[in-house]
Amino acid sequence: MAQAAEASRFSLQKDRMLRAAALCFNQKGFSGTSLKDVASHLGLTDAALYYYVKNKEELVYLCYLRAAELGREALDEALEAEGSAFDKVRRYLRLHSRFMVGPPGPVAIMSEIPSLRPEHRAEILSLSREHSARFERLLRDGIADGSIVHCDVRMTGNAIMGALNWIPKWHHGDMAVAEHVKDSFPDILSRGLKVEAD
Amino acid sequence: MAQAAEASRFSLQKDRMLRAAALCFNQKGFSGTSLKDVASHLGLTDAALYYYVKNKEELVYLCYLRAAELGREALDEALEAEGSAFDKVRRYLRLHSRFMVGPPGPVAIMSEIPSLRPEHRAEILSLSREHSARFERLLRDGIADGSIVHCDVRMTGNAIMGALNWIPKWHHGDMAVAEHVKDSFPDILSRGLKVEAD
DNA sequence: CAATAATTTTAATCTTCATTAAAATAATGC
DNA sequence: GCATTATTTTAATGAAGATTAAAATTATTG
Repeated sequence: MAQAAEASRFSLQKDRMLRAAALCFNQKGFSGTSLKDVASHLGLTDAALYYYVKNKEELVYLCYLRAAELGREALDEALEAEGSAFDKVRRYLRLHSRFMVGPPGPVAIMSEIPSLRPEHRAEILSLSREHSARFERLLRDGIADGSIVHCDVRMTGNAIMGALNWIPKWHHGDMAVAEHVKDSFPDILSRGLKVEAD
Repeated sequence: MAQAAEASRFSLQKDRMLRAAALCFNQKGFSGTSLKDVASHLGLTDAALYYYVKNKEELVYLCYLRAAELGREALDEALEAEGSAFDKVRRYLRLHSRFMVGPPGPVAIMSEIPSLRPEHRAEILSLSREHSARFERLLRDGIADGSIVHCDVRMTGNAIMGALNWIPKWHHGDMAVAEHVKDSFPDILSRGLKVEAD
């Protein structure tokens, strides 16, 4: 957490680097992108990246850390909102969708966990599990307060996260599509949770 | 289509190879898996794979072709079933979930489209688009016959495909979890589509 | 069993890429 | 302007891994 919070204090250049890296990783995967790819997005040489980062692995690690931070913030913000648990879920979906389609955006989440070094992998998985647990707790609250349909919170959480994580695949840089995704996903994903007012 | 249909006629060994390849690609991505990785699953040398396939790219291509074939079959079978469009969607979700968690399974869908050579990429994307179109048509039918909630069929299709495609990430070889996923996803994903009988 | 075809291996080759060290350039504070 | 610090480049190095060709092995069949 402490580390994630610090991510925002990176230098401007380092920030640009992480965005470029996330972009590449999303498009071509970890092993598929060379440091040259990332560097050329910044008008730099591959070797220059080593000024900011110890090695390639650390680059993905920082991307994940950033993604975890954004996810956590979205959930934090959603939980603070007024209303039923269902309303909070909806708010979270809106916030999450928004940063998933975000412009050259901060960082989108990719599926490169296996590429991480064991310690980093453990840390990221732990952050991810914590996030899931918080979300599942929210779902349970909703079932309790009657605003969310009775369901298997673990699996429902997985389904929703899956749909969200896949978002970067739908809009291939097309911002019009991205906007549309951002606007419609929250509805679609939450409709199945809503307890119909009879 | 003709090619996809032929996939079933591969030699036993070639079949095993494709399964092993799909497994590896799912775990470590295209560039992340070496031919050695795939070969060692079969007790072979990396060079031996070249007997079955022209190069590494063709390996992913064939995996995708297989996946497309399975997806199509699931949809075919679902469409033949009795009942409302909603029932057909549910049936499709069940079939699709099943093969997504399938044992060392035929092939699970990965996100390595960018790794394909242009011609192959075009072919696979076209198959994928065709599949989406058929699914969206089914959703529209459901809206028309009143069994499915009014919704943006494009985005709803994307959300559902995203959730399905992410399935291999949830169960890490753990078959108990896999079974559970298979059993609960259809419910979860279809609940949001159902028109409540009042 | 001999002959032919099917598989797999060994042993190169060649390219791509991460990584490093040393040198060059730009920025900044004094 | 000078000294120091920050940033980037050039030029190696080394390893990993795809690919190939030729040789060895195994299976099939007449």
